[in-house]
Amino acid sequence: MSKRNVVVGISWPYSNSNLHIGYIASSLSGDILARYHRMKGDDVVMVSGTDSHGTKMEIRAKAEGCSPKDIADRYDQNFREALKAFSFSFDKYSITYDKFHKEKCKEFFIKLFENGYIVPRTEKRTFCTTCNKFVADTEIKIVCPVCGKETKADNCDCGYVPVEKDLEGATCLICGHKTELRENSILVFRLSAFKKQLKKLLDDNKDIWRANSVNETKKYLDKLIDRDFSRDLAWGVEVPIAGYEDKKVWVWYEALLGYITDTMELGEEQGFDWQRFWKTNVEPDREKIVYMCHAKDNIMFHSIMLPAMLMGLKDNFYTNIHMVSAEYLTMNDVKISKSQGNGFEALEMSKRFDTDSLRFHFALNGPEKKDANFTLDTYAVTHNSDVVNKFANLINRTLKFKGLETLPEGIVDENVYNRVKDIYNIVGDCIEKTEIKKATSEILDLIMETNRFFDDQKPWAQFKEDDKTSFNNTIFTCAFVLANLTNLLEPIMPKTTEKLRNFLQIDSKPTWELICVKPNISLDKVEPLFSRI
RNA sequence: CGCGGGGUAGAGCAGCCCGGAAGCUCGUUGGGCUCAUAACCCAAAGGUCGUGUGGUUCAAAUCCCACCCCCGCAACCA
Repeated sequence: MSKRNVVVGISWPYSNSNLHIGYIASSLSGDILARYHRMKGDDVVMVSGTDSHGTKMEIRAKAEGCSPKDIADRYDQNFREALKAFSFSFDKYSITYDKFHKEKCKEFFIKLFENGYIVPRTEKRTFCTTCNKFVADTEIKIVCPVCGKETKADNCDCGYVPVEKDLEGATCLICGHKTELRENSILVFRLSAFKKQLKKLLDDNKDIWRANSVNETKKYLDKLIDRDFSRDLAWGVEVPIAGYEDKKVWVWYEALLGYITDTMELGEEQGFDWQRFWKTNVEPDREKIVYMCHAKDNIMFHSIMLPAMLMGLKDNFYTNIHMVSAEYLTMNDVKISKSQGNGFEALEMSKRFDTDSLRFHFALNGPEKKDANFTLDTYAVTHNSDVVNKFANLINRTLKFKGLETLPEGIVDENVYNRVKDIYNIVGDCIEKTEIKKATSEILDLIMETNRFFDDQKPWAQFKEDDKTSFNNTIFTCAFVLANLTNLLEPIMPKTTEKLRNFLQIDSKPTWELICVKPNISLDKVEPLFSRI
């Protein structure tokens, strides 16, 4: 198969709290896709970064008496450590206050303005006369006209979403004084202009998108409205249009373009043309894939906003985004003890448990099509039963067979051989359809089948009966499966497969194709890979 | 009547698009094995598939309708 140009974009975590294990669960599919495509020989860029701007950052900085950047840096460090601990194989992980990113975002903004897709408009906005500035809905409180309770103005717990007239006479949360509605100059992105193109995009892709993406996108397409791309903030990417110098761009505008700016910067660093991955007219004969991995609350931004922005640039951008939208990882047990701080921060989890085994758990039990509840008990079951008892035990009973010092030479069982040969396509198809859960389950099936094969052959009896040939064939066949598991499991459990490759003295890089195992290698390095919890 | 995802043995899930004898893992019970981290293998028990004495059909977990519950969205939180 010919090489493909693959972008894996993972949603940008927001820098106002430590990275949560749920982020790992919903983003893992991205790392699996990237690793798989690299093994297939495709050119891959896997990108993301820390989303560091926005209203919340300013509010927090004020509350904590530091700069928004201080807060961003604090969490950015946490994100990087956690993502590294979980073996996320980013080609580029940046941060949105980075100069390169800001400059490119401004260039794109000007382009959209020149193309007539960003236009000036005047609208009434909440103005605090005491603070002397326009304030965001989340910075003011109102009395909800539906339930009668006091609430922040962006939305009420009762479900009501306030409209403009409800904001009349709202109270500023910063200074406590009344606000008023004032005319404000804003810059609007004409999202509604892309309705037809976005509908076609959905039509073209609805068979491979997950159901939640398709339906959620449909909902917005029916009534697309233009969006305010400017914000009255001090912290962010400056609006590069004359007359709007005191404003910043909407965080989503620039965070979404981060996928592009990351690729551009990576291209400069590594000396390749970033357009290979994003432009239809560059390497047009190569298939392109752009995966966007995120949780369900992010759907419309990736399926509508980003493609619309790329279309608006009118520069041959590839917009056939492959939506990989996860549901939510919930933690019922955790909500109870949240006030005491819970142990479900990603970095903390990485220190308490084996990260490969957690990756395996999320690949098998993650929120792929519906919310998944995470508890330590259910994780312990996956770890002890699937990872240790089934997989690690297969390694040990094969490679640490009593008295075995070197791997005997034998003939691989024909049925096992064919099964292993076929499973590459089966698992590969699942991964390319972003059915990670099914892919993982297929691999687990192979492991269980191999344990069954082992039992059926009874190598302990073959060994005693001095049926050396049969014994050698049995062990060699199982070792052959293990060797191929170092490939098949590489996208899911990269640290473990590296250790197993080491045991089997496999020197070549992992590839998505059948490999053989070397006979007569020493087995004295083999040791247990996991401990039970 | 706002929109979307979900509700399947004690637990966690698959099956639903495209209707055709309810599957998988864990747990439980019984048996086997002794290579392996008390791991592995075989077998059994366990479900009116959220509710409906609702519709379509020869046939419904699957299609249609009504209702209930959990989660998300609802465009200035990101």
